[in-house]
Amino acid sequence: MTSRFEAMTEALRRANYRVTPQRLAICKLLASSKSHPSPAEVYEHIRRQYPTISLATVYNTLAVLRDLGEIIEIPGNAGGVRYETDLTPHANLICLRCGSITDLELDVFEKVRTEIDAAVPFALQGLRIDAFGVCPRCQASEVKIEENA
Amino acid sequence: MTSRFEAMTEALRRANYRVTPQRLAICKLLASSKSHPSPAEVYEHIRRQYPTISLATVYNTLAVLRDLGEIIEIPGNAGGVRYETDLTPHANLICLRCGSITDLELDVFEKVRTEIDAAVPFALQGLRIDAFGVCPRCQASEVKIEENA
DNA sequence: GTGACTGCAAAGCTTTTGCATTAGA
DNA sequence: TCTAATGCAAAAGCTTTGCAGTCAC
Repeated sequence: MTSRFEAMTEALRRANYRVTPQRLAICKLLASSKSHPSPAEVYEHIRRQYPTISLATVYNTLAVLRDLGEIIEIPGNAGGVRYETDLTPHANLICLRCGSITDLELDVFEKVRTEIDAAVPFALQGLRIDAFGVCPRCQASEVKIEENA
Repeated sequence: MTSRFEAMTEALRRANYRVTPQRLAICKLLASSKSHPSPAEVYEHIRRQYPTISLATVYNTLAVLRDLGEIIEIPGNAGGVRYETDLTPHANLICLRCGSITDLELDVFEKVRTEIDAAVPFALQGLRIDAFGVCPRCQASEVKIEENA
């Protein structure tokens, strides 16, 4: 099984995109990322190695990788775009109190995929299940916000 | 069963938000909307009836309704936020090319809910399934990237 | 060598904020 | 009355664009 990094760079080559040092650095970062980085975060991180890299280059590369299906755009509403770099099926448990995001593997992904495929001719590239609620930690300290009404 | 419009206005009242004419107009629009309107679209539409309404008011009201759980914010592509006004369980088929969003009912929602409940003590309040890919229309006009190889 | 990529800066969007005025409860 | 909500305008963010120089192929 090829690594995420190899898959990304191979995808670039296969589509005749130029494999520049900046792009390699971005691929490496994305491949090892366990969170959902924003363009700004990618920029800040790559800057350590390439101090002159520009945001335009970051946006360009992220768009290319997105078009190639190597990462998935998850527009965070007002704050800007974020990228899903982990393409293995999982749900995000998003806490409405503290904003934490916890990954959770589910068994139903194949079922969801199958249902969608059966319903429409949609070229499915990524699937995202978001569960909104209150995480265990916050449930403990959550007592009454509702009661003040 | 109460109408969407009534549910929205009732939610406003119950939470002690003021029920202004502008908010009523926005609720009415959202309740009857079958698409996924953006703030700008809501603004343009409401302006016909209230020519002096401001974008700030639209954003404010949409945020309130979102906080009340009456509408859901969904990823629009780079253009900005869109709102889901249909709260019945369904997946969003989001086209990565044109940004179109198509609703699709699924049978697996209960299963997903059950799996999450079984896995972690997470106080689940909402569930969203987003499918990212390329819609049929865009698949047709999609030619370039692959053929340059 | 050639054309895609980079970096820089400015422009273009969407969304938020500050504040005086208005009006819902 | 009392304060949240409105409308206006300016500010703040995020993303895109134009262009000259550079570098992958």
